[in-house]
Amino acid sequence: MERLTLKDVAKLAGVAPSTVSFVLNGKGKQMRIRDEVAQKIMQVAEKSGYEPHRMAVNLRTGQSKTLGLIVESISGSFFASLAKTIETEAERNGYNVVYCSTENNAQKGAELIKMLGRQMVDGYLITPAPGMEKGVQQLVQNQRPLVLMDSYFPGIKAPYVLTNNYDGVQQGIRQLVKKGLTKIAFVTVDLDLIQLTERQRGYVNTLKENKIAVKKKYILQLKYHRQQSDSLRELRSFLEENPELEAIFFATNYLGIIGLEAISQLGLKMPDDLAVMCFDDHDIFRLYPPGISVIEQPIDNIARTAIDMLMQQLDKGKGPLKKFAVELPGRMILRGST
Amino acid sequence: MERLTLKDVAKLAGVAPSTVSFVLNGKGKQMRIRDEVAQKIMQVAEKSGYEPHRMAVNLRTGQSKTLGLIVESISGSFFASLAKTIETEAERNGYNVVYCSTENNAQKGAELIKMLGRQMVDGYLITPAPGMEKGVQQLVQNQRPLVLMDSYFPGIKAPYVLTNNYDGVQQGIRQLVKKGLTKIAFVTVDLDLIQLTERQRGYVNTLKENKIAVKKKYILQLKYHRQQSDSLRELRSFLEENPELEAIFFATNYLGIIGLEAISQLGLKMPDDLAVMCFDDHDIFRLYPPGISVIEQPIDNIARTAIDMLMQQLDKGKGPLKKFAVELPGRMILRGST
DNA sequence: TACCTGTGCTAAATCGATTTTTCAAATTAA
DNA sequence: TTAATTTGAAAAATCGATTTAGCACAGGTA
Repeated sequence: MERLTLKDVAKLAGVAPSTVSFVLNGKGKQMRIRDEVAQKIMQVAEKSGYEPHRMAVNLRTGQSKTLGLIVESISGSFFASLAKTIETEAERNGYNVVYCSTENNAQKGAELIKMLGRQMVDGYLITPAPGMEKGVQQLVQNQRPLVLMDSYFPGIKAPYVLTNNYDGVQQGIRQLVKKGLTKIAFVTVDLDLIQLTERQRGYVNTLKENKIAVKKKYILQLKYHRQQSDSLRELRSFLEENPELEAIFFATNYLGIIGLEAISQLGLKMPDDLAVMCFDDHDIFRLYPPGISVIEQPIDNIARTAIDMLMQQLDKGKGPLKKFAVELPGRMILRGST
Repeated sequence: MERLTLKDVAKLAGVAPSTVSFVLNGKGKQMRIRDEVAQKIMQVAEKSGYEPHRMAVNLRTGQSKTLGLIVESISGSFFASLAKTIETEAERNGYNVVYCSTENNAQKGAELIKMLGRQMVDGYLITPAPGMEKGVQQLVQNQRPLVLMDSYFPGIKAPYVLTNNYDGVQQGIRQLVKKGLTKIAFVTVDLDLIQLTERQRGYVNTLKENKIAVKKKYILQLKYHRQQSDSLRELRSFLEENPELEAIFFATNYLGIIGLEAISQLGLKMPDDLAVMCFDDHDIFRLYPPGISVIEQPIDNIARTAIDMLMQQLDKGKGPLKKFAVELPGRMILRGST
């Protein structure tokens, strides 16, 4: 059960290794190999079950045909939705994917990028997190194929594709306002990421647009580096201190889930005591009674677009990217909570 | 920004490439390289930031230092819990991991195994699903390092590690019985997988052990290849047709989640109208009021054990596996639903 | 007849490492 | 003093492919 090599196939077909290589790589015509010989080679390769040795090909061609996908958490729902599409799309293009997660460890982000470099991935798909600026910056400088997803670093000229966060929140807040609600809280987290500031901007401006005063005390910024139980407690206090609140908008599904727990613990009924809306859908929001309204991110579309943009960069001939920054609209899904 | 090669380092240090290789691979003593020279080489390598070319190393050594992890669904909760541990444990051993999912496509399972073979993974971690028998059989025959997780194929002599399914269900049913419940339903799915039959065996035997009659009509076997909405409907009918039921045990979390929807639609209150317990925990079960009691699988432990067993196989010298089949106990988590 | 030209393929170089072999110089043994 | 051994490192082979250069041979041309 020894591995079959190109040489073996050549011997079986009675030709030189190079001839086999030409034929199997579709360069038979170009190298003026007779159809007769080409046929024979194809046949032998087929029936012997020959598979080229990936590492050898990689070494010679300098291409690993592998993409690196870096996400924050491999067990998060964003990754779960993303990975499948990324994988199938990559495969369609003849690439496979290695996944890495920073697991909320700022330092690890930088290491990962080096790690992937050492492993020779041909391109990077990255969801930016704090601490990865330098690494990303370096990739850009070295002109490595790269697409950021879900966020980007202002000031670093890397292609990105993400949800139109501002517009998404606007859709949501407008809906709440349309229902006659004006006392609307916004819960976010103290991370310096563009998608969060955009979401907050959406909240603030949409309130203004509707002539609703923006109260600072209605904006709760939870600490990211905290036990979940602490955040839960803080959220509960926030709700208790502002009993007049009619609605609450969570900037991420992670926050929304904590929110559900807090709301449940306080015995509040949705939507009558409190209307709830959340950015980014999650299985739980579909099931949790009475169903939580959300702004759904077009994750599938993000994945496909990202792969497209990456493939464009990998096709050396194609020149610079047509679209550098892509923003895709989110979709509001209304459920019982509003 | 050209890649630094071993040769470059050799030139910089004023020695031959082979010498550099020996030193950097810790074979300096063995090859009697003078400490002085070794020091110099180390220094040059360090400060030049040299990183060996993975593909070249792989080609020469025949080891890719990569493991293949095949799961049913990359967006499932089982994978989510598994992946992180697998990845960190693998990394600790100097391996990285490529993930693949069969996405419930029986045929794809077989292809995947070939695909990974072509990519030259050094070992396989597989959660068996229908349709993969042949592929796994082949790996065993070719003596490829392999560990099955979560299930196994009776008749195929491959190492595996999984939850003690029988015992887990037993814990759960005993708890229900202790609460004085006797009319207990068991919902499973029509897949021919050992973990499901084991769970069912646990249900049947534990009832018998408590002198409770096992009624066939209390066992519902849903069709796997069905729309979720169809399963939901069937489950609803089942509950309506057996209104006397006091408790229901779901064999998988996937089933349990559908169950929650059915129970909610019928307006049943847990645990008074119906006590609910489910095999395999899930985020939703923690949050969904009043909290769903579950038998939690020791996924972390499964992952660690699996990697251990795989590493043992990869250490050629070590001989055959000490433990071939490992069963780890599940843990019952009681919540409001019972 | 001698000289190109095109055809059809083979030989050899290459990718970047590891590993085996070789070899001069220093040391020891006879 | 000469042969045998040890030391320290370089040279060369190798992994399995791709790719460039080269080489017979047939046919056409001057």
